[in-house]
Amino acid sequence: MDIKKILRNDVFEAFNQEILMEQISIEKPKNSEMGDLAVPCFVYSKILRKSPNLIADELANKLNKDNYEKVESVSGYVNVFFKKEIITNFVLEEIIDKQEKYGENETGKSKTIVIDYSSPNIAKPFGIGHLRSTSIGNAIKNISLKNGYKVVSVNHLGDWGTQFGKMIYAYTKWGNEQLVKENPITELSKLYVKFHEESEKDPTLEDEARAVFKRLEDKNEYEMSLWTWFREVSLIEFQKTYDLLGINEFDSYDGEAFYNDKMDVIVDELKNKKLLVTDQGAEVVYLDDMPPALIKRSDGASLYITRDLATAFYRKKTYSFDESLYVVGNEQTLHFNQLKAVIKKMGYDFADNMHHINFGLMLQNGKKMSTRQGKSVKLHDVLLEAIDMAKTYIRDDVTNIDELSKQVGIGAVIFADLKNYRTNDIEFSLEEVLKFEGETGPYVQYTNARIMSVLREKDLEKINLEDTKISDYIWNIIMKLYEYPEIVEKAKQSYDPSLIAKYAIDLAQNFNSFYGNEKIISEQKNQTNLNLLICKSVSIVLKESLRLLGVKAPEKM
RNA sequence: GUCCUGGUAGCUCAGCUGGAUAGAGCAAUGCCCUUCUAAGGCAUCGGUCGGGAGUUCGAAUCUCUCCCAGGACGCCA
Repeated sequence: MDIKKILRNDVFEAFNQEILMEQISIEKPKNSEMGDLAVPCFVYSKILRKSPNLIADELANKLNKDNYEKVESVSGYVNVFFKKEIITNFVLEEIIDKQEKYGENETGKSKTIVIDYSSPNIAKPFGIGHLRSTSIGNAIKNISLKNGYKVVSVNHLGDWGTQFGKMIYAYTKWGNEQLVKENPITELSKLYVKFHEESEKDPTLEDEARAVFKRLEDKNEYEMSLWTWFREVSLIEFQKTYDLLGINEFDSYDGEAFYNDKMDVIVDELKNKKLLVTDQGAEVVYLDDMPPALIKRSDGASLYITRDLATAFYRKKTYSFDESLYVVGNEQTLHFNQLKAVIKKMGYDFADNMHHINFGLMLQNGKKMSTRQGKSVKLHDVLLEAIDMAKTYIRDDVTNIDELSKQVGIGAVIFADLKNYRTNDIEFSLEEVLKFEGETGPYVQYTNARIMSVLREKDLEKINLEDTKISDYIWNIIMKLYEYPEIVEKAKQSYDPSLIAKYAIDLAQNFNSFYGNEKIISEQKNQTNLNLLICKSVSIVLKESLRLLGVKAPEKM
C-alpha cells in the first residue's frame, strides 16, 4: 500500500483528464495537524484558469471519501487525513510480519557495487579524520545491502608512495629500532613529523626521499625490508581500532602497493593512444577544463593517480561493478575528477559509474588537521574516552558494564559522525562527541532499551482495533514507521547515511513523546495490545536503523 | 589569481526538485520520578535564513553580483 499513489490516483480521477498524472504533486504538510498529505493547487491555476482556492474546494469535494477520514480545502491546498485504522493496521502487520527485513527492497538486484573506504595510511596514526571514511563507507555498505545490492568492500590501504621514501629516510637517519618496536606508530609518526620539520630547513631532503622511494619501487632489498616491517606493525595497530569500532569485515585489503605491477599496462595504453605527453621531464595527460594529470615523475616513479588508474581497471575487470565508490575526503575532488577524465579519454565509459563519495574535513580550530605537523587526534584515544564517559551513566543493576559502555561510547562517536550531511566540514570537539543527551546515538539506544524493558515478558496478540483509540502520539509514530522504506531507498540513492540517522532520531522522539504522555499498559486489553505492537515495531525499526549505521542496540542501559 | 564547498536561533545543525505561521538538539529558565528505564517528557526564551539585485502569484530554496570562511590547484596522498 502506497498512500501517495492512492492519493495521486484519486486526484487524477477527480480532475478527469484535465491534468496529467506527472503534473500532480503530493507533499507532506509542514505540520501533522494540517493533515497526512497535501495537494497544492497553485500550478493548476493557469491550466484550468481558475483560482487555486476554487480548484482546491472542488477537488476536496470530488475526492473519493472511502480512503479518507477528512478532506479539507485550506487556502489553495487540499489537506487529506487518511483513515487511521486502515493505515495503522497495514503498517503494524507489515513490520511484525517482516521483522528486521522491513524496508528491504530489490533495486540493487544482481548489481555489484564496490566501495573503497577507511583506507588508513601505513605508519601513520589512525586519526579521527579516518573515522569519517570508515563510518560513512561502512554505513553505505549496509544501506546498499538493504537495497539488494551485492557489495565488495575494499580497504585500500595507503601503503605506497613517496611518503614511504620520507619515512624510510627518516628512520635510517634518526630512527631507533628498539623504540619503534615498543611503540611503532607513535615513533614512526614522530619520525615523519621530524622529516617535515627538517625539510623546511633543507629542501634537498625532499629529493632524498624521492630517491629512496624510487629504490623502494625498484624492489631494493633494504628499503623493502623496512617497508614490510612498517606495514606489519601498522596493521596490528589498526586492528585494535577496528575491533573497538566493530567495523572490520572488508572483502579486500589490497592497498596501493598491490597495484605495483599493474601500472605499466595502463601507462603503455596511454602511450599507444597518444595521450601521454612529456612535460618538464614528467609524463602528463592533458585534460579539458582541468589541470593536467601527472602520470609519471621525471625520475620515472609512479604517482597517486597512476596507482588509482591501475586500481580502477583492476576493479572493473575483477568485480565487473555496476558502481564503484570512493569514500574519500573533499580535498581530493580534483584528483577523482582527473582520474575519471583520464579513463574517459582512454575511451572507457565505466568512469561514469565511478563516484567520489566526498566528505567534509575534520577541522581543529577551523583548520585542517595535519599529520605532517603531528596534529591529528588519535581515533583510538577518542574511543577510549567515549567509553569512559559512557561508564559514568550506567545504572547499578547492569551486569555487563564493559560491553555496555563500549556499545554506548562507540555508538555515540559513530552516530555523531554520521548524523550530519557528509560533505559538511566538522569542527572536531571531544566535548560534543561525549554528549549523550539530545540528538545522539545514546538517545536512540536508550529509547530502544526502554522499549525492550516494557516488552519484557509480555505476549503480543494479533492486532485488533476494536475499542481502541489512535491518538496523535500514536499516529505520528505510525506515519514515521510508514516512511522507513522510502528513507532506506533515498539513503542509497544519495549515498547519505545521515538520512537514516535523522530518521532514527525522529522516530525515537515520536516514541518518547508517546511514552511520556500516555500509558502503554492500560486497562483496555486491545489498547494495551496495540500499544505493545507499536513498541515492538518501533524497536524493530530503531534497531535496524542503528545497525545500518554500524551502531549497536543494547537491550538494557 | 583560478576552480570547488559552505554562510539559517548564542552554539551544532535540519529544511534547498520554489509553496501554508522557517524546525530540532545543546545552552538558559520553569515544571514533571508513590505511573511501564529522568541518557526521558512538557513549557518558555531565542531568527535582518551573510549583504544587495533579479525571476515568480509565491524565494531560506532558482539566477546574477558582492562580502566572509574553508579546501584544491604537476613531480604528496
